[in-house]
Amino acid sequence: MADVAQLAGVSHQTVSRVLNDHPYVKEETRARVLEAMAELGYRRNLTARALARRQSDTIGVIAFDTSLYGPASTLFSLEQAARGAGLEVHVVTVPDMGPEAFAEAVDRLVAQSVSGVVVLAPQRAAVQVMVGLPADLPAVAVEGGAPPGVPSVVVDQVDGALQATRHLVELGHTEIAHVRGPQDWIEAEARRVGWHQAMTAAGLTVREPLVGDWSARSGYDAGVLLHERWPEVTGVFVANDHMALGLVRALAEAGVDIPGQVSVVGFDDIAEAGYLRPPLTTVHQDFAEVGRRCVDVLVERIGSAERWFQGQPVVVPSRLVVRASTAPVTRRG
Amino acid sequence: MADVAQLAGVSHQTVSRVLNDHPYVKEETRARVLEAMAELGYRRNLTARALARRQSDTIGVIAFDTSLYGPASTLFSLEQAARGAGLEVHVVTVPDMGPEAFAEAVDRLVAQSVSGVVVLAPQRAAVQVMVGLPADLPAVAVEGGAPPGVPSVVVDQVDGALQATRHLVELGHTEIAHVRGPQDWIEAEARRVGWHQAMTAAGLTVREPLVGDWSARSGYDAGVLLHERWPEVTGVFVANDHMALGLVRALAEAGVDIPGQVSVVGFDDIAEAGYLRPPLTTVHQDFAEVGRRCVDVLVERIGSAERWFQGQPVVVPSRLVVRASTAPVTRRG
DNA sequence: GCGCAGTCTGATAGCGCTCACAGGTGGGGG
DNA sequence: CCCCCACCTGTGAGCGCTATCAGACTGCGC
Repeated sequence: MADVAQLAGVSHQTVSRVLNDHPYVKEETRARVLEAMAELGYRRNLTARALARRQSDTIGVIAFDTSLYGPASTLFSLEQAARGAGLEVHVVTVPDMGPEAFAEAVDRLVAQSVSGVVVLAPQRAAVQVMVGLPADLPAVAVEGGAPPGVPSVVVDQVDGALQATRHLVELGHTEIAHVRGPQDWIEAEARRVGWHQAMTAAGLTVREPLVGDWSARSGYDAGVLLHERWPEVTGVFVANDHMALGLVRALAEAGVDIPGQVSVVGFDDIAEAGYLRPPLTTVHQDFAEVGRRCVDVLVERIGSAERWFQGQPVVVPSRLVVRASTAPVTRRG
Repeated sequence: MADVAQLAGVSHQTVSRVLNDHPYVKEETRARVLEAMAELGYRRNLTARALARRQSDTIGVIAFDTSLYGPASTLFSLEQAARGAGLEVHVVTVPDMGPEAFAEAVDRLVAQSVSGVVVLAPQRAAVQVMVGLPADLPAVAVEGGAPPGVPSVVVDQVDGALQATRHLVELGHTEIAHVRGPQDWIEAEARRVGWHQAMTAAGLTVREPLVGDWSARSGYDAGVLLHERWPEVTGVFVANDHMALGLVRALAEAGVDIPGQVSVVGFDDIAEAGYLRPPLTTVHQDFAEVGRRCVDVLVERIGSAERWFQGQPVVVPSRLVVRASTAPVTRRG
């Protein structure tokens, strides 16, 4: 920077002003500085800038497993949106759900002087940590159930589950089971709640949900169990597509036709959902939108002086996509 | 830090020494400093540290689409390995494959004073950029075909494709088609090469590969085309699982039994591969290992003074996983 | 002619850390 | 007895930027 200043015949401060689009720099001077920068191949050192400003223009993302479909998609769009807003992205994953792991992740991010934090870990444990975040650090949770004061961006899980279950009800199904996600995941619970609401609203008996861990394998296991335990079931709402696909396979192996004898609805609308056998009826989540809205929220809070958040969660709607894994009920053979 | 020093009754330098595990600090002094840090809730400012050391202990990852299965998995394990090595991860994606986009991504990372870079963009265009990286910046490419001087970590794509194709050959298939990935992807080309080698080695006629874009949709389209154009084909090697799944669906819709009439082999071994219909025979890639090895390479190069890389690429073996989408050839009905 | 606001620029002082150096101890060998 | 070396600690400078203040130079109105 000193070199640039010297070559342009100005002070380092003027160079800094040019860099920061400060008004009150003569057009001619600006041009001279720009030229000098180009000539020397100058690149501003953001570390020094961050130190001086005590702000890094970087957002930290705390995630649990970034290889899962939802988090991966959100992270991807988050980075794009951040880039658009002139922010960098720093990723940290937590090895487990313990509060220490979270605290350590936050510490690492704070040590980096991040300007804001996105918590992409939709487990209950994560929520508790949010309240423990430094009060002056803008944060946003990608999940429901964020404590008051912490802004959040969420896909409407309950409504999605409602739509999915209602769809089954409208097709005439009365014996509808649910395969839920892990107990400590907020989204798993929200989807269960939506299912439960739709069931009781329709006056149907609510079975105890089977529990999976989001994986196709656990969906398969659930399918096997379902077939044994409740052969009368004709409709299943599965909490995500990967489990749904495993369940479909288990039923198919047992000779059950889908959607002829059992209708299955998933959740996520993974890219390949339309090309499974049968094409999966599922609930679409707009993760790209989630990423964008997170950055919006963060940028707004970074800019504002009010550290305490008063607003409502940002809710991104979910949408049922009807494909071929669901059909009107028929007496089961 | 000054506060900690004062409270502990030492100089700021001693505090720094404690922080950096410097030898030659009396045990008692160390304890006193540690105590003071705990009492004040002190957190070292890594930005300042990075500025002073001109090293940030951060690795930058340049990716194209982090929501794709391979990159997402690699990124995830990369972060874990980096954490283990005391490094942070900074993610940058490139919106397109143009050299400007890459140059900008590199610039952003350099401006952050990253200690090393992982290029997770397996396109040809990325390779060209690698040579343009600052010479003193350790870098590693996750792809084949990296230019000499640039270390790389790769899953053995050619061998995986060889295994897959040989498997079909051994099952008695002679009419074997290939659905490849996009032209500008190095991995797509490597898999095609492996297929081609196995075909010529077996003395079989090599058809022009169909081209997909990794998506299930493009696999479906390829399946439709394949069925029309080459009804005599009984074996297909598809360059990734998502396309394979789309192709399976297209053939199934056309009334083709898999694996009865056509055998299909994929590539990637996505988590749900074993639960598709039929369970997909595919080539497993150990992305976790790739991530770990990348960090290994980077750490080694960051530590060493030799900027110019002489070694060979790190090759992570791939492994054929035989499931139920392949079967011995039968005359096609 | 004077003042004053508006425009432009430079000097100086940090941001919170590490590095290089200069000490100050104490003990063992010459 | 002295010197040297291993141990331990403190002092100063500086990483490359931004913030703050103080100045200098215009043009305008009274």
